[in-house]
Amino acid sequence: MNAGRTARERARAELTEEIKAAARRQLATEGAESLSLRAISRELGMVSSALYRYFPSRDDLLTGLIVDAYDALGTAAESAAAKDYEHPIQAWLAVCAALREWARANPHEYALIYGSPISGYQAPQATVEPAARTPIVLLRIVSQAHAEGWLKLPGDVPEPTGKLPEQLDVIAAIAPGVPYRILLRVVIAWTQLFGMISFELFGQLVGTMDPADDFYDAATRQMAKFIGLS
Amino acid sequence: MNAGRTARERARAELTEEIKAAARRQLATEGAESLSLRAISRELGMVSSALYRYFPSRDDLLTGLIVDAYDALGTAAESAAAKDYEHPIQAWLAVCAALREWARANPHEYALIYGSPISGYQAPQATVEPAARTPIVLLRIVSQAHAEGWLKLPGDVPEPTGKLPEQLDVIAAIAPGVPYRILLRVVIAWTQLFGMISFELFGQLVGTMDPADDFYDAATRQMAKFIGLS
DNA sequence: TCCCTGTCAAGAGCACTGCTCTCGGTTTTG
DNA sequence: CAAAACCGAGAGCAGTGCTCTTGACAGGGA
Repeated sequence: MNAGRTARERARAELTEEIKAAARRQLATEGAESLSLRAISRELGMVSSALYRYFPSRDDLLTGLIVDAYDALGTAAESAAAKDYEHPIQAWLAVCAALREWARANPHEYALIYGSPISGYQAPQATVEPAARTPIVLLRIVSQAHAEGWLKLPGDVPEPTGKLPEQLDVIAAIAPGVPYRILLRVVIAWTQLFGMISFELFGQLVGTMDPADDFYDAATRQMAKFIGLS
Repeated sequence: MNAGRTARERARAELTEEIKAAARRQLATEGAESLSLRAISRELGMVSSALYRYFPSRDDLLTGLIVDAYDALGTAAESAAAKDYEHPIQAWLAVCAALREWARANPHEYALIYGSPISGYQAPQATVEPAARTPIVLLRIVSQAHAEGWLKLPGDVPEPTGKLPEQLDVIAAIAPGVPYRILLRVVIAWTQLFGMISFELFGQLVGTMDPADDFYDAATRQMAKFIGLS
């Protein structure tokens, strides 16, 4: 894809990637808020001001890293869901496991996207599409399970009321045909899933459920059942 | 309690509180990582170096703020649970609502304790006891509901296996007598609760479940039923 | 009462940060 | 081939956390 480019354009694309790579390397050891443009430029053997030709500000660099992190997480989820499974619950559990594994392997990048928002940093529109990839994977599993008749929910699960039906329309567009009672539960399971990952990574489970392997397995199984997968 | 103190000690305690108050004020407008000792000292009309007599480092100030935030959240939960309710499910819902309200009223302080950990900052032992207050409130409600015979769980809820029973011992010490099947579900509900709050505060719900009032209400009700409160 | 010890605010200074601007040199384009 | 766009280097600004020294003050013991 670099075919028709001029030498300058290719060099620019390469250097942009090198900068992000160095930033990711620095991110892995330090935190997100101690990410220093000067340190990156030092590692790359260039002057700090030259770096501003590629990223107009520190926030723009962060945006690039955030988009990459969302994409990496989304790819991890998609490739876990792409395999063949006998039962959709296996696909659900595999995606949940893949999400946790990625988060544990890249804790600082996870914190970048699911941790506290950076002060003064407003997530640009470019991040919402990559961010949606992961929940879409989960919804696809539910949607397909519903189409194949795998979803069973007890009769006493209440129907969403108030503004919920309207809000769930957005999600129903991704998983067409799935009853709103189930969609609501999928959103609940989604928040549980990432709450659990965040708690493990951010040290909230230390002293009780840490290490969290068994807890994670049990919780994802119960939440799978919660949304009707059994 | 300031009775037997000398004038110097009283002045020191007062200034320590004033510094934390100014820091909280600054925290409310800016984020956590842009909390500046020099800005605080400027607001207090003193020189930045004088501030180090009260807090040896920026991290020590943060620790003070973190402890205060945990305490404030714990107090909010405890006072919500202290009222009289006809049914324990009302206590559960009231505490959940109080937690969300506090988080929405103090988003940056919430991010300080439940967001991404500060880089290079290791939570000192002084934070674990205030941090435990909130989950203890939730467990007390479940424990009391169990003692009064309100807890009912379907028979097909699996018994915790692996390392889970051993890990749940710590929690069982707070809620004695409650079956481990329920305790595990309480922990799951706990992670769901804070996952939901974090998602709302950190902007992950924008585009779907935002505003989250109805979603929060429905989710807390379903999770209450999930742990056996009905 | 005096004095000495511990505490205090102030100031200068170090190393670091993000960011801006200007200056030449190179590359691409018309 | 010239003009325009782009590039890295360097200096510099305002801000940061933190350290060290200096001089003033208060409190308890002689």
